[in-house]
Amino acid sequence: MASPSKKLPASRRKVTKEQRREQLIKATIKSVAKRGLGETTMADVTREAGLSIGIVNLHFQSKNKLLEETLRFLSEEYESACQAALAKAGASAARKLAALVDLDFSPRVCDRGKLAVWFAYWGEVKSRPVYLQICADKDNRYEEIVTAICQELIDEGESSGDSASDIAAGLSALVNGLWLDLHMTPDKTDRKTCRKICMNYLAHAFPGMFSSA
Amino acid sequence: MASPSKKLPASRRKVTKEQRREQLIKATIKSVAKRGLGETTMADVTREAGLSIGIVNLHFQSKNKLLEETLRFLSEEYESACQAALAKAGASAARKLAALVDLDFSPRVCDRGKLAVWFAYWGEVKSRPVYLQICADKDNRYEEIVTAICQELIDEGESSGDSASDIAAGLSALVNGLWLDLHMTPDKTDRKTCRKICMNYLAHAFPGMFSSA
Amino acid sequence: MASPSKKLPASRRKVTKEQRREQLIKATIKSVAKRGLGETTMADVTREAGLSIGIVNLHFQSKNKLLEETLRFLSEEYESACQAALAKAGASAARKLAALVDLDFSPRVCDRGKLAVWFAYWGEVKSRPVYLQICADKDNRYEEIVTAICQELIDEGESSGDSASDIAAGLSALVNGLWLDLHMTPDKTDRKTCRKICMNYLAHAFPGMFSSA
Amino acid sequence: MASPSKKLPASRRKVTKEQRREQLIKATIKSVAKRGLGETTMADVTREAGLSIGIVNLHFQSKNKLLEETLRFLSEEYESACQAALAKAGASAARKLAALVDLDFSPRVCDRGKLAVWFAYWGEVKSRPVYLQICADKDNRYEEIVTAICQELIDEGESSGDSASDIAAGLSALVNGLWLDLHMTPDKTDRKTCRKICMNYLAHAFPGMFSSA
DNA sequence: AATGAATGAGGGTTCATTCAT
DNA sequence: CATGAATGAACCCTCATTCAT
Repeated sequence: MASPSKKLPASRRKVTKEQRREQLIKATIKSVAKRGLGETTMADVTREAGLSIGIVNLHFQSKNKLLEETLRFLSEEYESACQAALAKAGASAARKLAALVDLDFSPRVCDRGKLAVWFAYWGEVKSRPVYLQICADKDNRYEEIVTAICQELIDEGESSGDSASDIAAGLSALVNGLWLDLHMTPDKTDRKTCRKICMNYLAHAFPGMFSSA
Repeated sequence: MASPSKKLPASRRKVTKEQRREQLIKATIKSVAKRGLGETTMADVTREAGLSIGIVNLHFQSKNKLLEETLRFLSEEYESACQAALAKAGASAARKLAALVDLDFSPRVCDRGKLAVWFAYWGEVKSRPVYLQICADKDNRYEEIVTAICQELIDEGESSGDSASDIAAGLSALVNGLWLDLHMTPDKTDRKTCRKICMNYLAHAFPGMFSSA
Repeated sequence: MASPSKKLPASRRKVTKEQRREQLIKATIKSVAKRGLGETTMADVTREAGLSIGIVNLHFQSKNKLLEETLRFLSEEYESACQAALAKAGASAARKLAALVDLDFSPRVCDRGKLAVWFAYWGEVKSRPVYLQICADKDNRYEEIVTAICQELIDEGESSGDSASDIAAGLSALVNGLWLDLHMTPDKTDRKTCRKICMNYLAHAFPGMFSSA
Repeated sequence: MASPSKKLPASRRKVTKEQRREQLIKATIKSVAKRGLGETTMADVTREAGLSIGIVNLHFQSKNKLLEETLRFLSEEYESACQAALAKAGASAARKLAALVDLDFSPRVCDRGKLAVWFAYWGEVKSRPVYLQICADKDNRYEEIVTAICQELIDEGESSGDSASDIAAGLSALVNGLWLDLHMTPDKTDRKTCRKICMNYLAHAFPGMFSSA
């Protein structure tokens, strides 16, 4: 039988269930960024959140579920940011692509911690089908959107001749590859250069539509 | 009377120390590909190698060392392949770049297992400085080579105007990003398309020097 | 304007303290029957009772106390049933014994669930002196009663020669042993046969006083 | 990653695998006798055995498996003892039954610890089908043997009229019920009396064949 | 050089208990 | 009275490491 607890905690019932979940997910992100997926323990996460160890099982059923929900959270957060960026960009296809590139290298989206977390999950997609599913779904939606915008541009005028889907796949790959550089050699790589490389790519793919800035 | 042969030597000393190390490293690669870095146990590795669990400590000092040596092995293997590809490509800068792209999407280099291993390690570089060092060193050497070749091409004739280092960084990122696609959605992505996207990229970066095939 | 009733009282204070206790005890019995003593959690019990988890501490001080009270309840319930059966049996000693045997194999007393609970507690008497006390007290009272009735029968007429206390101990053991059969192999054992075996035993112990029906 | 161990143990590789298993099973019996099934922890068992905690997983896969194997061990031990007793008893059916009764109340078979363990398992058969299986199998074999012997006696001469199977079931129940008495009130009950009660039972079931000693 | 039984720190998880609401 | 979110000790289990053979 489990023994009783003695100390009274600081934060009893001050927040909603949903807020607790998010608190734990954010603590997970921090911890994974710091220690990696495999080295992150429940104790790390709950300490980071300033809560007790038992809380994870209360809000998520297990460590795996927490990790899964964290990835889902990250994925949804990214997609929301995309939607917001697209909405703000207006109707111009060129502007929309530029907005996405800007977003991808904005501090909010690609700080060192977040990138580390993404790569941590990507490193496990082969052995964890759930991660794969979540990541692949997100990627598919992203590429659909980008492909559609590229098609708009192609329809608008002369293009380089590459197909919309190839251009989109290339752009997406370029972003992810540059993220890897930022992840691995943050001192050698800067976000501005990354953005420039992407814009160059777009400028070549859609000659005359982007100024190589 | 009993025969004097107490124990038959079995498989004692049939291989050199170096061969054993490689045997274990290859087993590690297989296991990491299958299970991921965090889920791979020493028992997995030694079972995969058909050896006993005690052997790892004999040839490597610890699991961490084995994992580190495995990454080093992978890195060196890749660089050797690059050198070989470059040697075979001859003196033409354009041919050398094409050879590298070909290599990157050749079955030998980018089968599902190997990619999974690379991403597994990349997922841990933030929390394991040793991995970061090995990966960053390899990347730096690679980008230096590619940048030099790009510079050759720029010197040879008219270019798109982008700097050699940007083009090289872009190509490297493109390859890695496409690897991510192959890693995550191997059914949606094929190596041929990846190669084409890279060649398109090069064709735009060095107009007139590459045929968009 | 908002109505003054802020919160409707729901099921507040619809039952007495005593009724709540019994509600919880009955839920405990059900849960122990289903899951065993060790696997029964407070959550199981309160869910079974349709109440919140905090309620146990309110009415019992702890899980152990609840378990103890449950055993006491069971014990008292059994003894009440005995008294009732004896009262209904009238003055005849033979009839009284038969009534006890009937009771012991009546559906009310020996359904699968109840038996499982008894055996669950018996399995822990060695490590829980409180359980032992409660069970032993009940057994002692039972054997005193049965011994007295057996003595009546011996005094009434010719007996087999065995002492009243031995016959009583034997009957009690026989009943408990047959309960074990019903507990373990309910498909192979039926209550009717159990009753017959007991009546045979009595018929032999008091020849001529019981018909072997 | 697990950390290394520092202390060197006393007993490295001094016994066979089978001996270790038995050592652990015996430690389990002791611990269950002392603490009960639910309160017995792996730490208890291994401490009792003078070994480390990890050893259980090495020889059994889990606590449940260990507990299961322990029950199996107990069951087989009992059946072996029965066979031995029967063999020593010779051809006489009456002697064989007496030998079984003697065995059941011999110190080797019914010491307090062993009884506690049996009851601990019986208390869980409802919630652990494996336990039920093992116990039921043992009981079935036992009753078959006893029924056969009873039939021999009936065939040999005049009986009380009860069927062999009823007599066997009664004897078995009597023994188990008396074990319960010994389990619960070892101070009030002695093995000699138990044996006498059983022999009385047999004497009545087979009049003239047993002397009520 | 090679084996694998043994170790034990450390992990995830469970659950009786507490207490603000 | 009643609730159920929160706590944390204690459990079972894993697995890198050790070392007698």
